[in-house]
Amino acid sequence: MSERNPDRTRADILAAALEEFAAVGPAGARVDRIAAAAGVNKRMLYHYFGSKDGLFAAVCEAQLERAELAFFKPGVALSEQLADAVRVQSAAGPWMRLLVWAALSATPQGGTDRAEAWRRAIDAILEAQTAGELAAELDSSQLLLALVGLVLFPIAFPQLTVAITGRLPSDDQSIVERSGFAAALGSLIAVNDRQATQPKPRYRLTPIVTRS
Amino acid sequence: MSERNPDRTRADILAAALEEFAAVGPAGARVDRIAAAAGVNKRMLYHYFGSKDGLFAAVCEAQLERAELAFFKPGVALSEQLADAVRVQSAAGPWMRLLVWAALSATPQGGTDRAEAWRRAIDAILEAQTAGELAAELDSSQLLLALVGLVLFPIAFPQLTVAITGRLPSDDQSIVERSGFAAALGSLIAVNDRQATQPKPRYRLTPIVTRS
DNA sequence: CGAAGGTAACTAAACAGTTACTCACCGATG
DNA sequence: CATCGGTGAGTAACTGTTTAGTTACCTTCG
Repeated sequence: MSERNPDRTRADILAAALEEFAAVGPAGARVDRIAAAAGVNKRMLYHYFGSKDGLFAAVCEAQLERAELAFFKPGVALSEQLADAVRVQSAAGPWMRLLVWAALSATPQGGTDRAEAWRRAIDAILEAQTAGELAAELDSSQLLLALVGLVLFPIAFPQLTVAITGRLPSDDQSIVERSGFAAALGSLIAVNDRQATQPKPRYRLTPIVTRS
Repeated sequence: MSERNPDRTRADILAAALEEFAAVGPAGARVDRIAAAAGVNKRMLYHYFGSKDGLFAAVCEAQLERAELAFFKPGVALSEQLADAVRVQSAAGPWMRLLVWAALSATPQGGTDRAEAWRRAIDAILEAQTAGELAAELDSSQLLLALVGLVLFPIAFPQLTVAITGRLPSDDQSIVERSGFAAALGSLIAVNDRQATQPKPRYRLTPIVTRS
C-alpha cells in the first residue's frame, strides 16, 4: 500500500477525474469523490494539478490529445469516412460527454488550437468539391459542421436518441444503424462516390429544369 | 415594494431561474443568486417549488411547454421546414442550453412524454417516403434524428460552430448561412420538392446505372 | 381571524483548499 | 562507503466559506 509511484498516482487521478467529470460535469464533480475513487489522498490531487479547475483542464487536455477526430481526409469515399467516424466516436467512451461539459462551461481556450485541424478538413471538402466529387452548391464549412453534427449529436444527446430511435447510441445495434445511415447520406452528398463499398442504391444529382 | 402578487413572484422566480440554469447548469446554479436576481426572498422559492431540483424541473417543464418543436408536419416542403426550424430554434434564446443541461443531468423522466411528438414526426417522414417525396432508402427515424441534429447541433455547441464556421450560431449572418444550407440539404433529400421557394439551384436524385 | 404571501436570520452539512507532518529515495560530502 | 540532507511523494486532520434548506416571525387579503 505504501508503494511510491508518481506516474501511477497521476494516472489514477486522471482516470477517476475523467469518470467523475464526464458523469456530473465540473460544477457537480466532488474533489473528495475523485480522490476516493482514485484511492489517493486529496492532497495529492492538489499536488499534481493545483486546483479542481486545473484538474478539469488537464483531463480535457489528455482526452483531446488521444481523440483525434481525423475528419475528412481527402481521397477516401465520404460514405466510408462517415460510417467509420460513427463507429470510432461511438466507441470513444466518456470523452464525448466531457466535450459537452467543456462546451457548456465556456472555457474560451482549448478550442483555438484545434481550429487548424478544422481548417484542413474544410480544405479537403473544398478540394473534393472542385474535383466534382461533392455537391458543389453546399457551403463547405457548413457541410463540415453538419457532418460533425451527424456523427456527434446522437452521442451527445443519448436521451433524445432514445426518444427518437428507441435505442441508446452506445447500443451495438444503434451504431450499426447510424453508421449505415451516415453512409447512405454520404452517398447522397457525394456526387460520384469513388468506391462502391455500400451495396445501397446510389444516386446522382441532376438539375431540375423548371419552366417559368 | 410590499405589494402582493403571487403569480408575478412565481413568474419572476422562473425567469431568473431560467437565466441561471441556462448559464451554469443545475449543479452550478446558486439558489441565493436566483432569489436575488428575481428580487424575491429565498424562502419563497422553496414555498413555490419545494427544492432546487424542483425548480429546475419546473423551469424545464415551462420551457418545453412553449418550445413546440413542430418538426416535420406533412405537406410542407422539407427544405422550407428545415430553414424555418433553424431560424426558430436560433431565435429561441436560452432554452436550447437548458435542454443540453437537462440532457446531461440525466433526468430520466421528461423525455418520455415527448416521445409521442417524435412518433408523429417519424410517421410524417414515412408517409412522405411512401409517397415518393423523400429518399426512401434512408431509415425514417435515423433521418429525423439527423435533421434534428442538423438544426440543434450548432446551437448546442457554439464554440465548435465558431471553430468551424467562424461565426457564433446566434449571429444573424450565421443563421442565414445555416438556414440556407439546411434548405439546400433538404432539397437533396427530398426527391421531388413541392414548392420552389429557394432561389438556389435545385437537384433531383437520379439513380446511377453502373455497368458491372 | 385565518390562510396564504412574505421576510430576516439561522443551521447543519458539504465543500475546496490548507496545514503540518512523515516517509522514501538519491546524490553529494566527509 | 556511510550518512546527511534535501526534495518530491504521501497522509490525516483541519478551516473558513458557501450552500441548500429551515425556523420563527410578520403582513395583507378575503
